[in-house]
Amino acid sequence: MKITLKGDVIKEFQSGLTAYDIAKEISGGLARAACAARINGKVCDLRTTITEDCSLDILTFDDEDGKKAFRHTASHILAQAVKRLFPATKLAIGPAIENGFYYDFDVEKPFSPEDIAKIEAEMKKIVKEGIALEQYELSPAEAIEYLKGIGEDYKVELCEEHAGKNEPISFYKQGDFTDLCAGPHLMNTSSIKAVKLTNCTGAYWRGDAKGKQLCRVYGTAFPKASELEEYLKQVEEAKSRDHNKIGRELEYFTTVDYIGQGLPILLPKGAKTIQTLQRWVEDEEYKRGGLLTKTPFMAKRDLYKISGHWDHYRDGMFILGDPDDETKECFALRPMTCPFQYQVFLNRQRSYRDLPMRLVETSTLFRNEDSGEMHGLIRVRQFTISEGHYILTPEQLEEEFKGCLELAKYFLETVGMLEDCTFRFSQWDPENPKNKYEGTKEQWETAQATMKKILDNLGVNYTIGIDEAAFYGPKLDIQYKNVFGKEDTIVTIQIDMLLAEKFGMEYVDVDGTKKNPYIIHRTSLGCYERTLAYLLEKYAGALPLWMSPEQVRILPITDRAKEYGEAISAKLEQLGIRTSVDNRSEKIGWKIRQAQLEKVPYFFIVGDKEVEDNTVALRSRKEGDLGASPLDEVINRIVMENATKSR
RNA sequence: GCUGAUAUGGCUCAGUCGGUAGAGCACAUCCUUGGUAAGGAUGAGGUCACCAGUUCGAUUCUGGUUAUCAGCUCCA
Repeated sequence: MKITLKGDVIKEFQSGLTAYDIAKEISGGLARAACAARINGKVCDLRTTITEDCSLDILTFDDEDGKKAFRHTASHILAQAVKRLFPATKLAIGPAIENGFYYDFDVEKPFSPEDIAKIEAEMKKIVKEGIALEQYELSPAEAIEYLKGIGEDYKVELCEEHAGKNEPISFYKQGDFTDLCAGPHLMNTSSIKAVKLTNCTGAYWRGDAKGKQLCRVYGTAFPKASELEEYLKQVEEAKSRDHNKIGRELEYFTTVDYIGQGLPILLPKGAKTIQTLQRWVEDEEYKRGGLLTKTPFMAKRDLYKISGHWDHYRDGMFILGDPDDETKECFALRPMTCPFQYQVFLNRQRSYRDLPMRLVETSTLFRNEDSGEMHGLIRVRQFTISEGHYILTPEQLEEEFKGCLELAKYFLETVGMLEDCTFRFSQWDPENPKNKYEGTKEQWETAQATMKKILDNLGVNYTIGIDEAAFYGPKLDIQYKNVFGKEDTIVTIQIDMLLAEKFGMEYVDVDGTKKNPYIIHRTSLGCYERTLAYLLEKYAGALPLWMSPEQVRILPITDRAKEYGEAISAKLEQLGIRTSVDNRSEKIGWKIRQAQLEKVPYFFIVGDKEVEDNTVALRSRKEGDLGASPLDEVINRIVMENATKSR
């Protein structure tokens, strides 16, 4: 048979060989590195027998799918080690994930750090034992009987779901351990040279919070110890940029236990940076036709009943009063701005001539998140977003959506975050429409088809998120990852064809008939707290000049230069540069050290020479000592850099 | 909300096998006026997160609460 290998090389092999055999014939080195195979584009086990012409890629650890097989095998080794040490454990699932793998176990008591150390040692033993993996199949009935016999209840459940398809069920066996598994897997446990268990936490069976909570062990594995070390070093480096650490150290924010969870205090530096961003966003939105509104932070429950929030979002709201006592007034802090901003449109009779009406507001919202959800500035209970609701005729939808996306991209690009963003088209779940979604199937299909058309026309490279939509419509979510790899939404643009009708929002069209407008719900730079958090992480606390809370610090060497320093400071402030003077009687080296550690972008060092020559010795946090230059030249440089928002 | 871990001066951390605590940095005062990442001296600062329980006695042991961290679930 003719096999097309990498680089379109066609080679003749005898029929009936496995992918592994072929790898071995190509080279012993390739066979040793092989993790899985791709046959005619489909990822397969190395054990797959090939009988006819096909294309074949031998996948190593360097291929994403090879890496997956490698780490999936590591997860089986983890399960095997656990079964050896804790035989009563029941197995749930154990997939490979980005950067590693995990396995979920049902155990009496969650594993202690000592247990984890023992399990890791046992895993290393299993690797050393060099156990060959074997794959075999059973009929669904046989598989279920076998799994019931060994008491693996979770595997039985998984198997029963597959039984309907009447396909054989695949198992992998390595010595004393057998697991229900579709594969693919490595040939032998000995390839997992470097393995480390990294975390042990709780996780729900099938992700259902009402279901049983299992014990999840996370780990990672590499073919070489040096690669593992390199990876662990990278993780440490990333954690050193954690905004929750440096944001507190650099005094951007703090929390106070008797104020409560998710209610951070923005310290002067954090508040200044957010103010800078906010003014910039508000000005830019105004330039692009935004109409600024200012609406109340709370409303009677009646408003939320119209919007649907009372039914869909009640647990997420801070309610003032007894929500169930209809005889008394009951208020709730707003979790969204939508129903408030709609009142602007509803203020009087509207015509198509009023549209598009681009309502924007720097809007503070309150959401009663579950207590375990809060995280630094990324997930909080009170936050302020660059909120907007664009009220439109159907014809305006595409153009305005495009405008929203362009604006968001412009903001994200300018602050430097766009390159790390991903786009998610968040759709409803047609399988489960009664769960949380308003509207009919037809309305959803229309909204999603329209959005798909717009996204495709704009060439947006997106992934699809099922069951991620808002209750009133589909979303384009712009996602960002924090230093721990956890993804959250930074910006969202949503199409809403439902709420206008609920609120009785109508405009008189050209032909004199009344119509419900479409609405785009959107943010432009998202939530300021969250954005600040990501910026601190991205820049490791050294924010670009234009958004730094303190842009220039003047460091007089002696008291004789104090007056000169103060004069420069006044001049810079006049030019809109945030400046301070360090007049303490400390040595210059000490003042420089402190300014450097506080990540002030520029410091001016001024002594007798500078006073004499009307110069400053400029030092940048990035480039160090830049030498003395005429004062005006240096000021000009800083003013320019600030104005161009360079990074 | 769930699983696990943590909580000692502003910060980072020692410590007490139960007898009310210590360092470095920061802070204050004084000396030093020093040229590109730590000058010196002195001093102040803690009911050891909070509330109970056990005990002659709890910062230390037990329980609860609150907050912080990682993960799950949820979400901007």
